[in-house]
Amino acid sequence: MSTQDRLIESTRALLWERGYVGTSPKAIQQHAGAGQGSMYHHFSGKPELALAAIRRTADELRALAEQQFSGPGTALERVAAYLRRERDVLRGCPVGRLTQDPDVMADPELRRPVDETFAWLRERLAQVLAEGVERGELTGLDPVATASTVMAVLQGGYVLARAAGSTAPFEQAVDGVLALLATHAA
Amino acid sequence: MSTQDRLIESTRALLWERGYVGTSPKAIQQHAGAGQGSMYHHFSGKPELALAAIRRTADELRALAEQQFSGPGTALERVAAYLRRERDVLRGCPVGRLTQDPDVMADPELRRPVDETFAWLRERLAQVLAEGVERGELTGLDPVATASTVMAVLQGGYVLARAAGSTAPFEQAVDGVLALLATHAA
DNA sequence: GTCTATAAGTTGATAGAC
DNA sequence: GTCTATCAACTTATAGAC
Repeated sequence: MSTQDRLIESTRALLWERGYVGTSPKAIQQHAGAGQGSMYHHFSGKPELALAAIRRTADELRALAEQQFSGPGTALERVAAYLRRERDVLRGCPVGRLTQDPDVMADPELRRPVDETFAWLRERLAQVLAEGVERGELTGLDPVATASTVMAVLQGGYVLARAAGSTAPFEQAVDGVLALLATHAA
Repeated sequence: MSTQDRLIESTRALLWERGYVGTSPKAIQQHAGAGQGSMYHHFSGKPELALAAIRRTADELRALAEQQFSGPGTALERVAAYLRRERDVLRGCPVGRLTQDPDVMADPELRRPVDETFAWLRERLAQVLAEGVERGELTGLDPVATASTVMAVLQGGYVLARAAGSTAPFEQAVDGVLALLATHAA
């Protein structure tokens, strides 16, 4: 892995763990095993490095989600696969985390990948649910509203788990929404 | 309002907006119109001030929620009242926000009010739902899992709204879960 | 490409005057 | 109680040698 790549990967890890405000260029350099001059040679500063890191994280998250959405099974089974995919629940969502970072949300460039990722997820989930309705697998639900609900359960589940220091509330929240959805399965 | 109170209120506002890591004693002093010596006279430092602020915010949140939980109407109506209560959605939840603050979660004292608030909310919501089941207003749902789901929709709704820079995804998520719950109303 | 030196500003806090 | 002075460490860079 190149120094440039190590810098991006280190920024990704620190952004996830400590957020943008809590991540200093010095910490990134130490984590990447790179000197100060090296970092400023490859990137103009903290914002450019963060942008590269955020884009990579967003791309990865979309690719992972698409695996579940385009996988086998009914719409409900694919939504369940998405929600129950193996996750590091206590670390939270690396993209959702950024919404709490005022300096990220204040910068249109840094903010865009976050906005776009969630918009794509909502549309893709709504598509999956609409397919389920179309095929008669699901009845009596609004795909668009339900897509937002499913995503909110995921993002909120992370919050509850971190507050409790336990994955239990996350799992309960997922079980709860899947039980509610099961009522609408044909 | 006393200087001590102004310092606590300023810390509450800044903690909500910028988080613990992003809030400096200097910023608190400026916001409160207090000098450095004054701040260190009333509080031993940033952690003690944050603890006072977090406790006050947590107490307020519980009191507000209890208004909806103990209000009039069926279980489902009270859950809907809670979810649809007037909120500053784009600012997010002042308690949920703290779960993304590594320095808060690493300190057992600062963390406790966050943990306790969410635990209390989950139990209280489960109670309301269990009452609904008991009274025959709701059928075929698990009060404990559903309580976690409802809270997750709320916390996740904030995340989606901030990502989108719009309250729309929050409202969709709430509408979606209430529609799912309505299926279980007698 | 990577290194060291330097710098202006901030952070979180202490000391002591008033 | 509140103020100013001071502090060591850190933040986010820039400059220039190698």
